[in-house]
Amino acid sequence: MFQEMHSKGFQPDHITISSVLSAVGDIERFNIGIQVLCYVIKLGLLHCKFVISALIDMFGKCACAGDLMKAFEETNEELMDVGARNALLTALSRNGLLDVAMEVFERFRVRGRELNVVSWTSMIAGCSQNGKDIEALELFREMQSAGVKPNSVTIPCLLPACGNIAALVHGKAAHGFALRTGIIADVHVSSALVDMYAKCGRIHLSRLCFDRIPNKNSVCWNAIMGGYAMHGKANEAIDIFHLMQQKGHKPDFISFSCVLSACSQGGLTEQGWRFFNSMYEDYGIEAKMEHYSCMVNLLGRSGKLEEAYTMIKQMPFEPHACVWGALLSSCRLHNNIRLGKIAARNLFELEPNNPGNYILLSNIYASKAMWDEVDAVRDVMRSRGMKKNPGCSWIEIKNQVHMLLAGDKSNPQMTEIIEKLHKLSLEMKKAGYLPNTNLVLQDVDEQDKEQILCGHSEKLAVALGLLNTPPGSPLQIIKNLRICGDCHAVIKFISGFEGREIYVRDTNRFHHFKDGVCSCGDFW
DNA sequence: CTAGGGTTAG
Repeated sequence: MFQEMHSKGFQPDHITISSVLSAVGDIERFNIGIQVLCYVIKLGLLHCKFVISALIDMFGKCACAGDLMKAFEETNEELMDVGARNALLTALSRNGLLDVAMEVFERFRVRGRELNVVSWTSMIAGCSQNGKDIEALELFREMQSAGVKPNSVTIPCLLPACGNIAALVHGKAAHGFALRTGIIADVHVSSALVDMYAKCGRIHLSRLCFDRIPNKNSVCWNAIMGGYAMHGKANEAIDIFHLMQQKGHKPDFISFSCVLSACSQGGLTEQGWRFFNSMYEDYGIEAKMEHYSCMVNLLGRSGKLEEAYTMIKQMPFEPHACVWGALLSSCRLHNNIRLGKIAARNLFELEPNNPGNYILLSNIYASKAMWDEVDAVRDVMRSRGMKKNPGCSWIEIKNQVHMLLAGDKSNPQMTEIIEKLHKLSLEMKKAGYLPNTNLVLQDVDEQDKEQILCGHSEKLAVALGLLNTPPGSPLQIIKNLRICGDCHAVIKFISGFEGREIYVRDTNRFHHFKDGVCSCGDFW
């Protein structure tokens, strides 16, 4: 229509341009958008507020952030209102250009441009959605000291950041804010709280928040179910699933992801099959990729590797990497070379640059002392310039989140940390504990292995926590990789010996250590 | 007129 209008010689005005840009954004056809941009420049409409906002919006939706910045640079900043500035910030961080968004945001601040609660909230959302959780918390603090009051949208943007890094103190502060201001009544806020408490290891607080939501929607039910799954409480998750049905809420495909994940954490193979089958039979929901991942994970981890492989072969669509990844990690758990090789071959095609897959395969070989094969895998990694993701842990001590990297000695208290771990290891040996060096699957001698284990970031974080918190207080640690068997055994010991409750969240679940035992019952 | 909550794997 726009092209026809042009060919007939009609001049588009700013309203026409805005409408066209909005349409272009919705269908994500940025090449058309560029043509329209040329028009805008030719017609001298670049100074018009409507057109500027519409342009920003369009480029943001078309995932074309480079052109967006170009448009911004060509725009007279004076002509942008708060709305346009906010649209720009959102568009940048949505397109993976969070750093640029931060710079632009800073520029606006320095130049004294008006920024409102939406501006701050978009930046907080941008950070928490791009893995910059500490930065999100920092922005929230700056926002308040700048005198901008958070609202009912700010809190659900902030809470995922608290959950991601288990910043419980910050999460509780946000909860307090929600109670004081009454925004707790907003179901977005309360469901975000349910999720935050679960991710911070406080599943009972999560449940408390959940029970107090008067108008629960499916997001709330799914959040608590996912929380129980993450804590390995399969039966509680299943109870919630049934309760949800009793209360007349229909489970959706995410509810099934949660309950299947719960079954898989708890090793409930038969229950899992029943849910998987009833999904289509009783609810008409077609199984998606994530449901197949869960099932492969469920079967594989319980040792039914052939059954898991059969399931993959019978899937009605091409399996994604997550499905093969579930099989490969199960093969690592049960050290199955034949299926491990098949899974790895598929993964190398789908994700040629993911170091995790190579590490898993190499570890399967190492478990059988097949060092030549281990070397071959490591050579491929080296030749492609891949490095193992370094292990990393976070711990919150007195409102501050500390990050510890495996083998990184930069923490100012490193000497004390090493000393503490050394003392503990002597105590453990006295108690008859032997370091489980099998789990360091590299061809190194025993003493080196012991040193490598001491460097694991979760142990460093536990030691840092022991040193800096009062005796008897709980510790909370988040890890970016899965916890290894040795760290698991060591932390169990520490929880008993030091009389501490220790919460450790690894990539996919919680371990709650208390009195020398772990809530996972050593199945994970 | 721009900002928001729940899911799978490693």
